[in-house]
Order: sequence, then C-alpha cells, then structure tokens
Amino acid sequence: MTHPGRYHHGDLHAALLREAAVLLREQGVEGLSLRRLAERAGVSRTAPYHHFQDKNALLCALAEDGFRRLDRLMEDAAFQAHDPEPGLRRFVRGYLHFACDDPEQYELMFGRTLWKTGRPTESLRRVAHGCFRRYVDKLEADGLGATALPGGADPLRVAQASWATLHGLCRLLLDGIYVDRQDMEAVSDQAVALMLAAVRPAERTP
Amino acid sequence: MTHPGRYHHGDLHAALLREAAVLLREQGVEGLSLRRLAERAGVSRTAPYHHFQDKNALLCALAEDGFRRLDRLMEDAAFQAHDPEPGLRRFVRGYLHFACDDPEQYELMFGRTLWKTGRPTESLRRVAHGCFRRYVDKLEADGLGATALPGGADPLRVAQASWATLHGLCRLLLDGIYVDRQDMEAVSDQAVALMLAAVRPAERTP
DNA sequence: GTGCTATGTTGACGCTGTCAAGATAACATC
DNA sequence: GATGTTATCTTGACAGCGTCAACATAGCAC
Repeated sequence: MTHPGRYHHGDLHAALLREAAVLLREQGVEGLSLRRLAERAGVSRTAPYHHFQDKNALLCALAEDGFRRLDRLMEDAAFQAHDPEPGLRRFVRGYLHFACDDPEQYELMFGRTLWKTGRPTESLRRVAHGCFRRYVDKLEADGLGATALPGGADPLRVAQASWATLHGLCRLLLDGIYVDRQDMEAVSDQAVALMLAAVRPAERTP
Repeated sequence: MTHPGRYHHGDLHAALLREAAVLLREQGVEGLSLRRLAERAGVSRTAPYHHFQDKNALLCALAEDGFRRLDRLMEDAAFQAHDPEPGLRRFVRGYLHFACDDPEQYELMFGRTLWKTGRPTESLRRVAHGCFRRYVDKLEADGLGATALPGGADPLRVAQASWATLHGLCRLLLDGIYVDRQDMEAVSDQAVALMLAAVRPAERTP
C-alpha cells in the first residue's frame, strides 16, 4: 500500500497520524494544519476529512496515543507504603521525562486546545480518565490511600493533589515560567519530598 | 474623547485593552481577534496596529494587567512560621478564586500562547517574575524558608514546588481534567494540607 | 499658513478550517 | 463479466484570520 501516484493512498488514516505526530513534535499544535498535513502525505487538502471528522477529532486521536503511552508508565509504578520513596522517585522522574521528551504532545494531552476550546472525544475522555483511575488505584492498592493528611482518608483527594503538583511542575517547566529546565533535577527531588511529607503514614498524627 | 463619528478615536489604546479584556473573559483567546476587536471599538481592522506592535503585544499587555492584580493578592499574603495554616489557607483560597474568577485571563497569563508560541514582552517578563519573586520573599520573610523537607533549605525550591501544586490544581480545575469544579473546596483544603506537611518546620527532622 | 507626526483607512496577500459537488476506484451482488 | 453501491480522493469556494503597503486625515509645533 501507500503507492505514490495512486488515486487511493492505501492507508491514509495511519499515515496522517504518523505525520501529525512528527509535525506536532517539531512545531507544536500551532504548526499543525490539516492542509500541511495533507500535503506531506501527498494528498489533497480535504482528503483527511474522509478519515477524521475534523481537526479536533484528529488531535484527540493524537492525544489518545499519548495517554496510552502514559498509561503504560502508570502500570510500572509501584508505591510501597512501608518505603514509598524509591517507587515515588522513579515515578516522578518517569513522569517528568515523559513530559519533557515530547512537550508538545504533553501540552496537547492536557492543554485547553482539546479540553476547553475543542470538545474532547468520548474515546479520549475514557482513556484519559482510565489513566488517572489507574493512578488512584495504584496509590490505594499500595497502601498510600490513607495518609498523614487530615483529608487523606480519601485516596482520590491524595491523587488529585499529588497529580496537580506533578502537572503544575511540568507546565511551569515546559512553558519556562518560574522553573528553568536546568532546575529539573532539584525541583523533581523537591516534589518527591513534598509528596513524601504528605504521604508518609501517620508517624506524626496519632 | 471617544466621540463616535470622529476620525480619531480619542483613546483607542485604552479602549482596545478594555474591549479585549471583555472579549477574553467571554470567549477566551480563541475568540479574540484583532479584527473583531477593532470592529467593536468602531474602528477599521488595522487601526490597532498603531497602538500595539502585533497581536502578541496586545495579549502581553492583557496578561500584564493580570499579573499586576495577582501581585496585589501576593502583597496581602502572610505566612507566619509559628502557625502558617490560616495565612496559607487564605492565600490558597485567594489564588484559586483569582484563577476561577477569570479563567481565560489566568490561562493567558500562564499558558503557552504567550510563553511558548508567541514571545513574551520584556515588560511582561519583568512583572511576572516580580510577582513570583514576591512570593519567594514572603515565604522567606515569614520564616518558611527552611522547612522539614531535605532540600528545604532553599526557599526558592519550596516556592517552586508549592506554586507548582497551586498552579497544577488550577490547570486541572479550569480545563476540567481529573478535578471537578465542585471538588474545589475539598481539593483546596487538600492542597493546603499538602503544603503544610512540607512546610511545617522540623518537628520530625531533628 | 506650513509641514511633521500620530492616527485611521482601504486594498491586498497568504494562510487557515470546512463545506459542496464531482471524479475515481474498490468491492459486493447479480 | 456487468452493475450498482460505497469508500475514498479531487477541485472549487467561502469566511475568517494576522499583517503589510499605500494612502487619508487630523492635530500640533513652528
């Protein structure tokens, strides 16, 4: 398939996604136009519309891939309550690495482009939610559900707050506000310490 | 000034900023076009270019206003080391309220639109940095510089990590990912607890 | 009054997402 | 094998965008 000069492309759907991922990585969402995409795939401007409802749908598919990769990272996570530090440290590093490896993809996954302006696909919603769900479950299963925090009885809250820390760090880092790229190591450790202080079970609270 | 039917507008600069703030609040950056802005101000499409170098410059000015407002919020903050909870709680609520009151403005201030894609004005950079600087100083002045955290000796790190938590929370909240608007109260408390655990000085670490 | 400068105008260019209508190929059915 | 249906791809068009160039007007200094 994918013979040049043919009227039918062969596997345009996959080719579009592939090319889109490259374009996204190199130029960001702003540089990703359907027209340019079509041109790169050697196809006319409106051909993509036979494979994706509109630009939003294509971007959602792209973000979905990202969440699937992130979900795999989540699978490997393990936080043992008796000594959460190494697991947490590995997870945080992995997360930051994931975000920094392809910032534009991360931005697309969590940015307003899809979640506010455009409407996220039902399919995207499912994957993204599943990814977070897995994080909550991991926390709970590994015995980090109830923590030293007052509201810590609810693992959902712990998950939300800790994910927010991680996420906020990534955003500040990637957009270059307040946190420099070279601070990454130090701030990463700081984030781990922050979470540990919150998550370390009840030595203090009787 | 600002007489209708006049060739010269009178105070287009201010009018543009005013109208832009409204449009931003109502429709977000995506709905804010220079052409529409000009039309609303009763002026031709290219008139704004005599008052702002380009769209990026106008957006920077808009974001700058936001940072000035946020800076005022920062002034009121007070974290006393002997009992940081009430001050911190007030600050967190204030911050979340600020973000939720005008989400599009917050997005503009911290989003990639200015910091990644467009280039932030030197003036914007200064104000934004000053705002964060004030936060760091406040933390240090109130005796929260060195904390229970291992790396807590550096107030900059504490500031970065705690701001990241706050910021991440806002992003997840505003974009509607993982955190619902109705969870705000609970998550806000959770964030306070998280920071407190990190910031409460050295009862544990000898 | 004369000229300079700030401000506002129209016209144009290339870019974008998307719709409508028509062309072509593949495939299923008779 | 012929026929019809469907998936796929094409060109043409439209409205919107940011921005540049060239021109018009008004205010202000001299």
